[in-house]
Amino acid sequence: MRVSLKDVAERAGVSIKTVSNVVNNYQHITPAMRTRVQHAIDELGYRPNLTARHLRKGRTGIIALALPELANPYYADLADAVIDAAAQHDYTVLLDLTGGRRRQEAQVGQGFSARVTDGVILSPVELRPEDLRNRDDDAPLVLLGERPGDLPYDAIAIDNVAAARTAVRHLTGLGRRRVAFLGGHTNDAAHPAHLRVQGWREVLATQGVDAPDALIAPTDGCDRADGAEAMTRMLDAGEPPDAVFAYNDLIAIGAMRVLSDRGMRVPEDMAVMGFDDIAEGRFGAVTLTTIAPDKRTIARLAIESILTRLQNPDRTAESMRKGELRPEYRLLERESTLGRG
Amino acid sequence: MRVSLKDVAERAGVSIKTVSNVVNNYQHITPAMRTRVQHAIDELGYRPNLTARHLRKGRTGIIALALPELANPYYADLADAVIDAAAQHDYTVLLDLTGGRRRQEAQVGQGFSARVTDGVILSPVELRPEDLRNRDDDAPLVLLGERPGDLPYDAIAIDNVAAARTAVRHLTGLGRRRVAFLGGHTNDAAHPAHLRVQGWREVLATQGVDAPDALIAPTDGCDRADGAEAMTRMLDAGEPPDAVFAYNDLIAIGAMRVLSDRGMRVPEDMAVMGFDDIAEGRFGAVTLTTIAPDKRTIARLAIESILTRLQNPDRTAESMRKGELRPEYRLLERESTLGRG
DNA sequence: ATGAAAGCGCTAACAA
DNA sequence: TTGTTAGCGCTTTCAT
Repeated sequence: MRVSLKDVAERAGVSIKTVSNVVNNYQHITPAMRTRVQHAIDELGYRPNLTARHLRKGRTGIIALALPELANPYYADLADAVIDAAAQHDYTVLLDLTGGRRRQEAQVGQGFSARVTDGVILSPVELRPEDLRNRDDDAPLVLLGERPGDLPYDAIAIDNVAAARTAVRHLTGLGRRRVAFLGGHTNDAAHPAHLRVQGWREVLATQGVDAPDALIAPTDGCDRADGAEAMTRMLDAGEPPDAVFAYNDLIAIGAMRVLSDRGMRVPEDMAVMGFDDIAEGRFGAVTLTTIAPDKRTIARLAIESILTRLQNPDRTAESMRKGELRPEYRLLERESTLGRG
Repeated sequence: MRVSLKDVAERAGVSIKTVSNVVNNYQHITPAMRTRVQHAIDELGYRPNLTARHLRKGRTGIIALALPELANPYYADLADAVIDAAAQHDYTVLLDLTGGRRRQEAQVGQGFSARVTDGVILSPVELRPEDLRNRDDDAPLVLLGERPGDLPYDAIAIDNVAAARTAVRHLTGLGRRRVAFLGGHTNDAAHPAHLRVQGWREVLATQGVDAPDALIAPTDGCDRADGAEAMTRMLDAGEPPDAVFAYNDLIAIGAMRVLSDRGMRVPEDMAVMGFDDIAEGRFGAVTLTTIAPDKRTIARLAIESILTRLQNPDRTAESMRKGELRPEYRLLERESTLGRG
């Protein structure tokens, strides 16, 4: 049977309170008393019941992290970083996988797992603003990625438009004139792909380079297979591009596989850029140039946002809203865009 | 402020119990009463406090999953599968990252997060039997991977020796005579690498092929960089192998990068096999032949083991121990070992 | 410095 | 069918 504070108290011949004091390392306990109680604790093998403690304190020490999937290493990295950042504040992380499905995301956003977690970090894909409207506001919510609509929650995302501009400028700087955009639900205005397409368009417009829709190959998913499929489609359409800016690294990797199958050289025949900086891009036959969002900062900001709100429960969410938090990103130049090709 | 059962009860002018009944969908409630209570619930925006429920029921609905890291896609896949399997039984998963460090693993094994979780799934790397000796036995523990020593816990792992034999036989079947083993802490008898080396040794012995220690390149870690480093070391040592069996896919991928750098063709000059079947192996310039453990079954068995123990709290752990559970594995033949080379 | 007692929000006996 | 009551194990005033 489980041993509780009461058991220890009886054993040590003291009150519950005293045992609690020892367990929680309070001041003002005589050393003699401390050792006596500690003795009883050890003998009985007492371990505090965290659930009870949580009930009493109103905090659980758990933060929910809802990600679309772990199959994309970007999210795995993010999870890693969040767990790390949470641990720094003695928090553990409950991981929820939404599959990028709106229903699931809405559930998490509404606080499905509420009351077990002190806060929720949600990385939405299909979530819509109205899904968060009448949210039970108890546990702070932070969005990872673009905020869908103007909602009173912190959203942590790099500047996708600017990052895309950086990427495309890098490509045109190589002398490439037909820069394609590969992947992403490019017609969904809320999806990051849309913002990256925007950056892509802006740079090409500035430089007087054509940016016809034929140079965009949207995809359903964002996986390697989707990239391969999109690349194939684009090559078969005739008038192939001389550079590809992929929505993310996985798509870029899928595309590169197709290029290699067709005997096209990267970067000579086709420069390729990705987005996310997953480790896989650093070890392929051709290493992948990419935009690297600062994942650790993203994670840190998310945790901090939640803890700040937790510490100021009196102030309304609106009043402390920082709004969009913009972590840094860097362009990492690798073989897939090397030299002038 | 939070609204509790009591608040709803007052509002509806009924007892707490009745509200509880409605919330829990009990039988024997008049429809009239049900709607009346439901009304109050909706008006007040009541949501049950799960912590309190857990305290009362002695169950939290949370299972801890402790993995070394998420950077290795094998573990990411595993996490994915476990979260899925848990969800099927209305359980959520608390994810703990141990970094493969013994101290951390021991903490988890001892039930560090105990009392918040109903059970613990631990994938140990450096854990030693004594770390689990005087375990607080409250929450069931399942080991993912080989069991370190003969402990009274279920351990779920494929037959690593047999799988390695399958792999090496595939390689020798290609006519390769110098089959190297790459990676893993091969001198730690408890580490899976040791078992795979054993399988490797057995096959080579049977076939009268040399298996000198020079054909083993141990590594510290199990990452792509470790694979690259090990491959380099082996090539530089002279008398290069004509086939490589890597401890895992990441090491194989690192090795292939080095081979490509040196102008060696895979599989013509060097056949390469991995282990784990991570998605990355299906999209490289040369797709990777590998051993694919049945991850979904591993996950399912882990969850089932915990639930079974939870449902029979009276029976001792020892009496219901299934011991080693052995999920299936398959050899997936891809380009890296194609034809006879 | 230590003890007594109330109560966090819920469920489960038992009563009515 | 619904209400009353007693805890689950802990922290926290308030006494002492």
